[in-house]
Amino acid sequence: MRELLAITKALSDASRVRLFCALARRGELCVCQLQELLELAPSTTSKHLSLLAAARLVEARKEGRWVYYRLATEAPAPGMDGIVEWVLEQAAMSPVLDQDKTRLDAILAIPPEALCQQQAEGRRCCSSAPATPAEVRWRKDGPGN
Amino acid sequence: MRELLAITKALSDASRVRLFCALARRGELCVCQLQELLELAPSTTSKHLSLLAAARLVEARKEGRWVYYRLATEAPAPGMDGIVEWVLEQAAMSPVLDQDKTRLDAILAIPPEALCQQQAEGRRCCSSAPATPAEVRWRKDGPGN
DNA sequence: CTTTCAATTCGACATTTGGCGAAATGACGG
DNA sequence: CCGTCATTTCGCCAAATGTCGAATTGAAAG
Repeated sequence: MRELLAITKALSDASRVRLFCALARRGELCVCQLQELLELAPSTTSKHLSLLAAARLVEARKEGRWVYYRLATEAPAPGMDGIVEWVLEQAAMSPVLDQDKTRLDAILAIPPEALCQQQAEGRRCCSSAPATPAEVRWRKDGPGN
Repeated sequence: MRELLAITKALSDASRVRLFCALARRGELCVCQLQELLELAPSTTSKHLSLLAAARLVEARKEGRWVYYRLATEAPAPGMDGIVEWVLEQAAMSPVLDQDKTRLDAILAIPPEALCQQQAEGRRCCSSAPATPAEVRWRKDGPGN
């Protein structure tokens, strides 16, 4: 019961569902990228991710100063394999989550270092400007590889 | 998204999961029986059931003064057929929900009319007394048929 | 028509939860 | 070692939620 409630509670908030879907679609993302997606304070984003991790829905991987989150490699509880599919299936019909898809493209087009810097300064880098999905050329050392 | 959150919120509370499992296992139950199961105030029980109904997880059927709840006849949202199975699978490993199984036997052994009357008087009829599962002989006119 | 009674709705209250900013953590670069 | 910087933890506040008892609803019985 504890595990079941941890999972349902984790998925009973819009922000956390958005995080979960983003990770389900893009595989692995940095906290700063997820924070930019939600347009929430870093501390809030972090708390949401902790809740998802506590429910064993996602896992964290630390690399230098950055932390990457991805979907848990094994089901959060026995018999719950299908959970990713049905959340994504519902997500497919949601305007909010659909927007997130293109929004994430915009965020991923920015070199994460620049993203963090912009966040440190004025906040909010790509509020709703779709921007060119562009080629991803930040495959050097910053978050993203 | 709205539907998804309605469903996950509905299943993110222990009392509501217990209600859901009871209905999944016994098919159709009267509010007074469910109230006795949870050992909560009638108003609280009713509110929980409304939330489950709003998420389209359960349906109500009115018969005279009594209201019966059962699992929704169709999936609460497209692509969510498996939800009953995985909640029950988790439930199978929960001490609380396992207790509820035998507790429900005790409650069903009481003629619902007597149950309501006892609730109106002193409260709480079969707190934790398992009682003999007994034959169900109240198949006359009260709730239960 | 009035009473009775299961269920629901309403109003109040305590707890939980989502949100933020500030401070702490911990890794890297000088 | 010391500063920088991404992330987390810690207080704090506002909003949402679970719970109850009291009042309301609506169907059956007198």
